Amino acid sequence: MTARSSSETARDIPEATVARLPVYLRALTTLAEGGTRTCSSEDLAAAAGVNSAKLRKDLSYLGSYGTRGVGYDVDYLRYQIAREIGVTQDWPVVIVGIGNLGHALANYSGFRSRGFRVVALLDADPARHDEVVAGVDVRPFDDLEQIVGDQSVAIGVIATPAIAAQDVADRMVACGITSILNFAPAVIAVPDGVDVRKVDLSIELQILAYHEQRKAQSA
Amino acid sequence: MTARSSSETARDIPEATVARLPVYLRALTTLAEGGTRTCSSEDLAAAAGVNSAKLRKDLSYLGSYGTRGVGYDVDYLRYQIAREIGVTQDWPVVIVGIGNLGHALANYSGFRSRGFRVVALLDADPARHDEVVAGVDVRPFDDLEQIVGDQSVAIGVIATPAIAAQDVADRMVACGITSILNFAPAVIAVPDGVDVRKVDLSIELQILAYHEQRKAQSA
DNA sequence: AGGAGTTTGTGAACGCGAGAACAAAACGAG
DNA sequence: CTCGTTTTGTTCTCGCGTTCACAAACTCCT
Ligand SMILES: NC(=O)c1ccc[n+]([C@@H]2O[C@H](COP(=O)([O-])OP(=O)(O)OC[C@H]3O[C@@H](n4cnc5c(N)ncnc54)[C@H](O)[C@@H]3O)[C@@H](O)[C@H]2O)c1
Ligand SMILES: NC(=O)c1ccc[n+]([C@@H]2O[C@H](COP(=O)([O-])OP(=O)(O)OC[C@H]3O[C@@H](n4cnc5c(N)ncnc54)[C@H](O)[C@@H]3O)[C@@H](O)[C@H]2O)c1
Repeated sequence: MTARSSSETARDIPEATVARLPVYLRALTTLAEGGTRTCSSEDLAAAAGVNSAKLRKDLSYLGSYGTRGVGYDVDYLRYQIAREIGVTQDWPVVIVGIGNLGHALANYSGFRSRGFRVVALLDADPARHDEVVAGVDVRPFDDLEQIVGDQSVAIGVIATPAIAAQDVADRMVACGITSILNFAPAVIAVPDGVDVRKVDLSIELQILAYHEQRKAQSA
Repeated sequence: MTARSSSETARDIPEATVARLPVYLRALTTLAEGGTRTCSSEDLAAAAGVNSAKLRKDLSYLGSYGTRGVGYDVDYLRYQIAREIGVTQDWPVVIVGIGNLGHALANYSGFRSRGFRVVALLDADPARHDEVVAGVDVRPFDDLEQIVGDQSVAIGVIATPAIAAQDVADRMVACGITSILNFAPAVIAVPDGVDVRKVDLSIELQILAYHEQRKAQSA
């Protein structure tokens, strides 16, 4: 707690836990907004929709931030998780492909409120270039290198058609982006050291359809 | 292959496999569009971005649809996966909350092309009710029960603010929807037998931020 | 027909994550 | 100060998913 020594937060947290920390963070924010100062693992687990044993184990990877017999201080734990995830700092983000989805993303307020700042909206179509979305103007895709270099952007969002996704990813990687969130329904290849996460809602719907079909079948 | 007996496709497929089947389906479609008639597990695995052993094991849960020494017939396998997932049939879908994101979803062509048909767009705000999006007109949220009942809708999409998500989900469940895709950043509770999948992009970004922070730390 | 080469389908080993269960620690009452 | 209560942090076990490795099966060529 005293010094930010190199090994203090360097424990490797299981990937499954990392994926849940943002959920806990949001649950804690909701609790804090409701005026709750302290909560037990049972309370927080219920708010986050998980098992309380799992929650405690997850939190134990960060350190011992609770008090036995009492619970967790909401604000303190919230800060600790935020610091561990890295959302106490500001992350510049570029969005490429300002079509239907790109517009929605650019207008999404949930970005900024969680430490992500949209520094540029890029599109290959010149017809888009006069537009201003959520206070940021749409610029040519070829400005990518300059913007990423000037502002040290590490995170890029792809919202182009699938056919363009690999090209966009290549350009992003080439100019230094090391984390990509891909909305295009395409598998993109990147070198080691670059993280890609994909959001594919037709896959989500198909998973639901599978289970739905099975429900109908067994009924 | 002859009769669709009750137990033929009733084997329970592991959840992790179910989540990958749509990826294989898309990879197969891409291969088919490129003129490929036959492919090996190695080819398909590369196109889907997975390990070939994993691919073969996944496919083995569906049955033996390949030929040793040859590979898989692209069209045949594509049909088998589509049938297993349930996308050979038509799934009516309602979308609730036609704001930024709801508009993008309504305009998304990837729905229909995969067997999902948007039968209604619902919003609580009367100011939205005159609008027509992608050929479907926005109707009052209170029409939910009637539409779901008339058209046997099993799948609902929530794109409202987080605060309204639980209420919308409750109403959906009450009128017979058993699968929900939730875009609102909120944990929603549903009874047993109802499937919920959530898509939360601020969580995705936070996961990327965590890894990004660690890269910066160790460098 | 037979053998060489290919590729599938699966058995087995391994590692990770989930959950139950409990000991250690804090707090309050008396 | 001591005891009982509450709740955390951790250990242990179990099951699932991933991956390796190989036998079975198919094709093609001679
Ligand atoms: N709309 C949705 O709700 C939705 C949902 C899920 C997935 N998606 C996927 O997200 C992507 C975008 O969807 P959309 O509906 O916004 O499509 P869209 O066609 O409306 O927008 C795509 C935008 O990308 C731009 N673009 C094309 N090639 C580019 C390139 N090489 N570099 C930069 N910009 C380029 C186009 O000019 C266009 O503005 C698609 O891959 C789609 O499959 C969309
Ligand atoms: N815009 C994005 O890119 C984005 C990204 C990720 C998540 N989200 C989430 O998706 C949800 C929608 O985002 P948005 O940007 O479209 O918001 P929005 O405010 O533009 O749209 C919300 C819509 O829901 C309607 N609504 C509100 N309460 C309702 C109710 N009880 N019943 C029916 N309709 C109701 C509103 O009238 C409005 O039209 C939010 O929860 C947001 O956090 C949005």
